[in-house]
Amino acid sequence: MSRSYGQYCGLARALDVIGDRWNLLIVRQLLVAPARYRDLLDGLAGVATNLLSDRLRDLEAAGVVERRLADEGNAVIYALTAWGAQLREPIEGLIRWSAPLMVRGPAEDRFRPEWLAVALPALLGSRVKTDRSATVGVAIDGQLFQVQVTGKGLDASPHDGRALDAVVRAEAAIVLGLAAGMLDFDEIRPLVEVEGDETALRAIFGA
Amino acid sequence: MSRSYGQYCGLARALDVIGDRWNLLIVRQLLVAPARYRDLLDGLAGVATNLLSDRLRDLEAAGVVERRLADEGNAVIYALTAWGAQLREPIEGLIRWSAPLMVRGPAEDRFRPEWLAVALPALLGSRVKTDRSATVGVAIDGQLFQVQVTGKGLDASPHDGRALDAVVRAEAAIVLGLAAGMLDFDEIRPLVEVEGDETALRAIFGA
DNA sequence: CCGCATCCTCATGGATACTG
DNA sequence: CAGTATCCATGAGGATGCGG
Repeated sequence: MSRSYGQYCGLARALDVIGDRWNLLIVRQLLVAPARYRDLLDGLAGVATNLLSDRLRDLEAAGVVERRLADEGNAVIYALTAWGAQLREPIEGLIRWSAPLMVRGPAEDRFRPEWLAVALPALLGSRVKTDRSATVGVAIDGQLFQVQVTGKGLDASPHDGRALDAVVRAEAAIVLGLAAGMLDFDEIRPLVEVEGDETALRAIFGA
Repeated sequence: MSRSYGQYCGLARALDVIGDRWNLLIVRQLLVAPARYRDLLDGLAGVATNLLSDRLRDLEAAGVVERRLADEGNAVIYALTAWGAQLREPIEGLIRWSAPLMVRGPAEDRFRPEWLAVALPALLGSRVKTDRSATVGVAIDGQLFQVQVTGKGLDASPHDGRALDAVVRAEAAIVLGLAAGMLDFDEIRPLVEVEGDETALRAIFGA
């Protein structure tokens, strides 16, 4: 753990725990789903293995993360404690705050669809429930895409290789619209539906 | 600015801007009130002057902070931009999240009453308005204290030297009660009042 | 393979001195 | 007062080793 700020202030004490580099991104990853060490290395996209190891120890000692044993035996699963999961609220606030930073698109940055499992609920509120699974439909340039959001991640259709890029552009479009005030939550509603009711989806997609 | 995470994710991009050490505490300080360089050095309690200088430059370049010229002439005033001020929401979320970290009391940590101008509204919600000024009354060990919260900071009475320590213990007591589930917001209401109506205050303090 | 631990290099943070 | 400049300690990042 990095040096404490030494301030009797809620924000300072919070940052003493989750202010170190990578910590909040680890929490984000575990908000998608509990994960193994290798999943975190992949999902964090750039973290050094020694740092991940250190941070997991810190977060465990602080009571944010806990180790579990996988059902089958010897594999270790990292998961958020109840307290750690309560970081969803401030994290969602930061995601909403960052909307103006997203409008320029991905540029050179890496992208993982599972990140949308945290971002979409933050941006769209209760209209998307990722607790179970959800189907989000987004129209791009008149073409319609379905995105399956589950606890394990996110899958896009059609599966033709352009799908993943389409998801990236979908979030960019949504965030852009929100940030510029060009879109309202109510305007997005026709593009979003929860739990794929086939009839509802057909109506939404006009198919 | 520290190295970018290189992730097309709202949280990662937010942290690219405000994730560096001291950045969020600078924002906290400016949420209390716009301030001069010296005020920030004092209010941040421990920041190195070169770091403060660097961070202010970063935050200005990112559009979180802006420099203003004081009315009188050559003095520089640092203030949040409209976007920067929107960090109040996630910061308040972190303050609420940190409640379990506050229950052990100040220990060796420094304390500045002005920090309560951000923390109290976060913990007590709309019951305290720091936009203008507010009077918060807290009972400690049967003794009653009044805390004047204004845009410029916070002042405690009685002014007998024990007052400041009392404020510290007051927040500890409030936070402790909330965290342990021993206090409910409605239970705190009798101890809190907005805008000192003399009659109401006398009733509250039983004086 | 997974789950780390070690080693090394270099950027960043922290404390202090200094300047317009 | 409002910052710069300087020096040193620390932490990040990358490569690699290593036991299960």
